[in-house]
Amino acid sequence: MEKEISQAVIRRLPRYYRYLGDLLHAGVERISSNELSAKMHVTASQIRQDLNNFGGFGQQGYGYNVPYLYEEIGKILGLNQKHNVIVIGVGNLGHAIANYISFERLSFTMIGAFDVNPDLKGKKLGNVEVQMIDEIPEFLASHNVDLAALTLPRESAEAVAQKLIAHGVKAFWNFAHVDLDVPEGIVVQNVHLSDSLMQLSYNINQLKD
Amino acid sequence: MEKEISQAVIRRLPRYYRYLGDLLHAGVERISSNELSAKMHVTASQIRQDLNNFGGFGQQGYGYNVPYLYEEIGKILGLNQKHNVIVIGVGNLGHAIANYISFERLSFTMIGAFDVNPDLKGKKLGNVEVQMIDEIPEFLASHNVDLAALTLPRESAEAVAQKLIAHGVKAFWNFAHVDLDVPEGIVVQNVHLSDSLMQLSYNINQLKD
DNA sequence: GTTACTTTGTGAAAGAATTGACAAGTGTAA
DNA sequence: TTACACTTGTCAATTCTTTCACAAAGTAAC
Repeated sequence: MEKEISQAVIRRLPRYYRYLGDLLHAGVERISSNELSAKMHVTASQIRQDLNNFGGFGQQGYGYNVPYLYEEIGKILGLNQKHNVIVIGVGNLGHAIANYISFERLSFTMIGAFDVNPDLKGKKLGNVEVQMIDEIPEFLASHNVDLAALTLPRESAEAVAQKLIAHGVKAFWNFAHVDLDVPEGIVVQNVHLSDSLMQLSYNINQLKD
Repeated sequence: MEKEISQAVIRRLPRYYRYLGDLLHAGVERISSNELSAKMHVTASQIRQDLNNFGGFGQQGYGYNVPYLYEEIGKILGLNQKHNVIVIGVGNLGHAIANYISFERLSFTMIGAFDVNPDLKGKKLGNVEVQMIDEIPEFLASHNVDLAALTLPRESAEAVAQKLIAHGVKAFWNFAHVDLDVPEGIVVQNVHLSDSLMQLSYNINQLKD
């Protein structure tokens, strides 16, 4: 690879993608970094700088072609590639995430769901049947799983993650309130709702000063 | 206020709080920035620098007293103050969030839930009854609401948020895939799951290089 | 009490991210 | 065809964040 691109940049790409999707939907053909800047409340300079990490998508005197740029950012984000997901933990949040993955026209497909609760066994989550956690190894032996969404209590998250890693899962979308301890080469994207809520709490309190 | 503290620092506080909570639970009395550093995989220097934004909580030659520091960070985050929350949008995610708010021993209490779907009217979410969105103004007139969790489709999020702002709501936990356009003095904490998933998608793709 | 060790708080240095500025193209209209 | 306005890509300047390094102050053991 040429040059490591910072996560700060990657974090902003989905947002560009979202705005470009809206423009595309609205039938807008072209946009300048300046116009986009005004809409998104970021500097035009940052937009150009960010995009340039991946090559020159624009044209001087014209700006950016919306459908083209949308497509290209999609490719950068890997949205043109299919990924199989399993959901571990079929509580409220598991339902929400399963539903979310299926609903959004994204490149992810839920192919399995697991829980420890025997009462849930065989129940449907989307169009897959819930299986027991101890059936995971067997499942992984016969299915290609690119991502595991962990929507389970923090107590069990680490152990389950280690088991999944041992069976070849390389990426995690972690909703458990714990930081997974993973070796090099494993990707973890945390969504710590409690952290988010605490940050919000702090900011609410600042309002009063 | 003395000095503006950067959000980069605030984002890390909940994580410190989490680790200190674990230590507290484990009966650990004292910890040095070095030990904590090893556990959390951040530099000891950053820990000390971060904490020092809020005052000196430690003691040379000793380190930090765990129960005391835990307590203090809690105060900084405003976790000692009660906040009333309403949830707008009673889908899967709304359920998860409502459940989450009630379950975690945090300083937030759900006092209302709203949806557009008449079928949900009167149904229970936690221990409140679901009301219709157009009953919000009335509700806000008689209740003190500190925070609205927006777990509704992106199409309706902006309009609902504006209505809530007009009726005095000052803080939002926004799960809708849209950036709310709010005036000065309104706090928005976004949880953009689609953005998170796209960032993850990018990082999964990098694994192959 | 003294000595050796530990550890914080903090100013300064280094590193990263963002913003500014402009040369070099491109579109547009006469 | 020309002149003018616009806009990118990019280097440089600035700002923000993280890390380093160490004096000052404490602990702990004898």
